[in-house]
Amino acid sequence: MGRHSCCYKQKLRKGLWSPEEDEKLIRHITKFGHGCWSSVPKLAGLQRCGKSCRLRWINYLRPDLKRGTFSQQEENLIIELHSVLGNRWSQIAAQLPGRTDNEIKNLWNSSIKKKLKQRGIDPNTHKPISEVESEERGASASNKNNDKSSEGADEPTHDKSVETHKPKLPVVENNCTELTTIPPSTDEFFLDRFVSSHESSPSCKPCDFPGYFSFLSVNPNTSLYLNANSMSSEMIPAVYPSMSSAILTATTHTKPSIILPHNINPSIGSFDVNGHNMELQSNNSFFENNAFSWGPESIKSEIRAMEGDPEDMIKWSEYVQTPFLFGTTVQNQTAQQGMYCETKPETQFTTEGLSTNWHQQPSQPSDIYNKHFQRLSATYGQFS
DNA sequence: AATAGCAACAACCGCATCTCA
DNA sequence: ATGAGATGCGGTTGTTGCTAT
Repeated sequence: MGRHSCCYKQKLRKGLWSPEEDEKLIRHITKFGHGCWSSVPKLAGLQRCGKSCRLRWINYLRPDLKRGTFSQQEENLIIELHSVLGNRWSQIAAQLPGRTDNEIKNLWNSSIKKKLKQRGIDPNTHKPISEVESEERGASASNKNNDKSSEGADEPTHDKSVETHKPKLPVVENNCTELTTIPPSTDEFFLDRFVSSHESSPSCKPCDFPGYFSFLSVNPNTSLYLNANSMSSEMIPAVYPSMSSAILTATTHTKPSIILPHNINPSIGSFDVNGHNMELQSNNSFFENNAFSWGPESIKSEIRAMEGDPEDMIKWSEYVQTPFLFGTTVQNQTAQQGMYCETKPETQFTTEGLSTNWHQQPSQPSDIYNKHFQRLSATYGQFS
């Protein structure tokens, strides 16, 4: 695939977009919505492939893009999210309203990676480089030892799954001893390994429980307890002091997880998810923080709402690609919208659907159109 | 002033997944 | 059930602008 079939049929433009092309695309999408991307270039009068149009719209022309330099808060959040999600840029971008996956990816590769390295942190594993190196040495030594006996041994170098943190998706461990506490001097950007017993435990198959939660705390001083009827209580010591937001996200096994910040309320209490009693305990005061207004009551009411109306019941599986954030770095409405938005804004964009579905600033088509041209003039004013 | 080196970012490419006939 | 087309995602490349020499 890669290149659309349409690209072969006719000679299509490549490379940077001209202001005229942008204008055509904006005009078309604001008027008609994008519909089927492959038909957009034809309808908009562009000599581009649909894929290129889509990318241009998503990464540059969308009216809800923030642009501009990333704040320190945003950078920190990206680092934190990366430690959990790995190179899942789209999921990371979902937590940063107005930012695109491409933008975040570029920032990561051009800037954040270097900063982390300067701090002695391995950007892939988020562990101290010295620790990573010693692990690699150990691994290569054991590889040598097992060389002849191991069947289908993996490449001796980086396991890609390690690089992308896939094994580190939020999971829970019954046995706390496997989790490592990062010393305060080096803990700034670390979220240590999440170790799963659910993955391997025959008594707790991820797919058995659609409302399954993994509760994770993020501070060495914090312990969270998860108690669902279908599972045993679990204690999750955590190691992420700098986490400044709470994330409800999903794993690849359709297991949504909540990543909780360190200052979480000591008595969050219990609530029901699909009849399963969920008990959440902690020992600090995140939910008392004024900056965090989407607290446990909101969670409960969300869940009550989910229970109340079967029509509105959202299957967790629908969240898999749509993690939510409720915290201090994005507007609370973002998280709440996230709870109820099944489709991504990109697919929601039509002139008819604007008022409710855009992330932050519901606006009329004309507003968006004006905004586009404001941006265009700002962007291209130097050329004209 | 010229230019080499670098950083930032826009865009492309290829693969995986989804959707629908 | 299956295959083709559409879409989404992440890795990579290409271009541009800035800075140092």
